[in-house]
Amino acid sequence: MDRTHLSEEQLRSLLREHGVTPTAPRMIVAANVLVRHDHPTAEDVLSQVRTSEDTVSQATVYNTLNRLVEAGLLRTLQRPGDPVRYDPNIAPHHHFYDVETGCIHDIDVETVSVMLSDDLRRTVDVSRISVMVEGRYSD
Amino acid sequence: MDRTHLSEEQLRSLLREHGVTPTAPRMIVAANVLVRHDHPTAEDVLSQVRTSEDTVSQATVYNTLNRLVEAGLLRTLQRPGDPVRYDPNIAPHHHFYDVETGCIHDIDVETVSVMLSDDLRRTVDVSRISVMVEGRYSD
DNA sequence: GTAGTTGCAAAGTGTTTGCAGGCAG
DNA sequence: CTGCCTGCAAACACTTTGCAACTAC
Repeated sequence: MDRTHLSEEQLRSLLREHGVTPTAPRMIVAANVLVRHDHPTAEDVLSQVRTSEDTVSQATVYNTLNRLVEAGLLRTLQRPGDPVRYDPNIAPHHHFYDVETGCIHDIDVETVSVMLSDDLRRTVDVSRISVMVEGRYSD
Repeated sequence: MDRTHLSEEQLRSLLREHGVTPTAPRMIVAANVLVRHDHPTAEDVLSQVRTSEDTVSQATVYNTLNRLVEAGLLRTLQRPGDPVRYDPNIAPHHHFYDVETGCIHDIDVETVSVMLSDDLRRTVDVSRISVMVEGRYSD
């Protein structure tokens, strides 16, 4: 689900396929957020967007991000006390929180195996499992 | 780590042991939050506290909750867009988010087994792993 | 026209803080 | 006294919203 090399065409189709009319401001926001490999806040996206020649208002950045979440093109993530972060990786994966830098990195889904007890699996219909690993790089 | 039946004495000692001077307002907040099995917001605690005869100000509720977190007597938890929730269960455990009610329930640590790849275990010092299971009760 | 979109500014929500007064040792 | 604690109200950070103007069909 790497979107690093999306052309404008492809981005436009992607939005349309997900029911989001690709207006100019939305294209700018989408181009800035969907292509990332980190987990930017709305503020991060906003300041990134301001570097483009045709800028986008704060309201539209927030509205577009919410729209992309509803459309299933982004996920949200929030650590207590922090602002919401947007995760352009919508494939199943987990997260590593680096306590030294405060950064969150993706962890491949095969890197972590999760097993639920038979009892839990009997009583609930699981729709998602997300794992947050916290720690520091040991070097 | 069930604190449902803590006496006032015991609560007082618990705070002192954790470096929190047990003042009257703090005792009220602590008695309301440490005894729970759910994951109240500051607002939840505040309204609960208001039912006691000697009430506590909003500022003191927030300050005390933060103090209890620093002291290691509470943990925090936040779902994107929601206010921070306080978790009085400081033993290792996981969480189940019931998408139908919006409630978060504790999952016993033995109910979920998590294994990290050798590669990950070599590169990071893991200090905590938290699992969020999302779904609905299947009945 | 009609329906959807934008930007501005104002409002809203959740949380923290400055400060004057109070209390315990 | 001294240092910590409290409550009030103001400030703050983040996010949403009301609305008038605009755009595409």
